[in-house]
Amino acid sequence: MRKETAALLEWYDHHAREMPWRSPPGSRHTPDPYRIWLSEVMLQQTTVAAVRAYFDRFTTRWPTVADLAAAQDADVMAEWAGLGYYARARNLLKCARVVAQAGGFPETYDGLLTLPGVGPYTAAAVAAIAFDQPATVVDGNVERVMARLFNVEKPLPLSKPELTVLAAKLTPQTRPGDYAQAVMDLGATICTPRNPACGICPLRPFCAAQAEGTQSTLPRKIPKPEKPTRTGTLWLARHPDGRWLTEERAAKGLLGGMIGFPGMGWDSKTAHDAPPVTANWQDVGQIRHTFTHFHAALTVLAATTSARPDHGMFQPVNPENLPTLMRKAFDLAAATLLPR
DNA sequence: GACCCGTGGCT
DNA sequence: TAGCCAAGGGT
Repeated sequence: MRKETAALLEWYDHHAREMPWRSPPGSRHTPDPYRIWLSEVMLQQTTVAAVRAYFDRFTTRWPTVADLAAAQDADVMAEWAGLGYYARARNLLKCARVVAQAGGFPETYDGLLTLPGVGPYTAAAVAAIAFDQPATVVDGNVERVMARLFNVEKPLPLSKPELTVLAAKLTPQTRPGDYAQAVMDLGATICTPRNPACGICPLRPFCAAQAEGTQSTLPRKIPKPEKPTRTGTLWLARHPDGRWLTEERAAKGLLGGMIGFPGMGWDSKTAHDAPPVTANWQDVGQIRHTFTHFHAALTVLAATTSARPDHGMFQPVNPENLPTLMRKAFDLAAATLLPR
């Protein structure tokens, strides 16, 4: 085992953060692969703080992968609402059904990689953490730690292959799961993107960037293109009986599979060219929301009507089950149509 | 490889 | 406040 790896594991033994899905360092108990997989999917591009409540709700409602596999699609999408990247929820269900049918999770990196929604990172994480295999985990934290430890000045994503090789060299044959979590904890708490806490870092004696004084400039990244702003309209029609005019969005693409309100202009794939129902539409204000690759600035039109809609269905709406953009529009319309 | 896909916290 | 960032994956 390399000295960097040993130092990292020694640090982790005393500084591991507690998480609902995590076994304590060196634990003899084998972690539940279902809980590890579920947490890793939720943690894709998502912070630990945001995941905790969702993880608790999912595991309470669906304690095993078989329970999840038997769930209704709409229930899982509703439970995922607000967490973002909704393709994860669709793939989560697909994966649960494959695994339940097979009688359990594959225990190898290659086997895990075949599952829906499981890519190189998640396959390695589950293999290492749940099955104690020496798979190399490479996420944003690991990229940052390796770039600094070895003073890699080539920018991401060009440097990703090189960083992956370096990370593999540090992966031990024993305790690979603890090692994977240790690097990620280090990246999350000490080797942070800005203002890294080099003074208390267990890898400081080995860190090339620290020696060169370049740690705050690494990892370098190729600049991202600017986000355009898309403008458009959302129509929120409330039936006198309290239901709202909603439509289930297309399974793929933006907010795929989620409940939404009819709109125009901003979302080319599901755009309409006229209001979904005849009504006395009232401009109740604007909402702004930023997605991965564009800003949305939308005018919200609201009305109460019992006319028959051209598309969509009047349905009961629980705002907690809406994606955030739609919830913003709902809150605005409800404040006007249902003043308290 | 390029592009698509959410959200909330932090600075 | 506007941008950056997070335990990425699919197409």
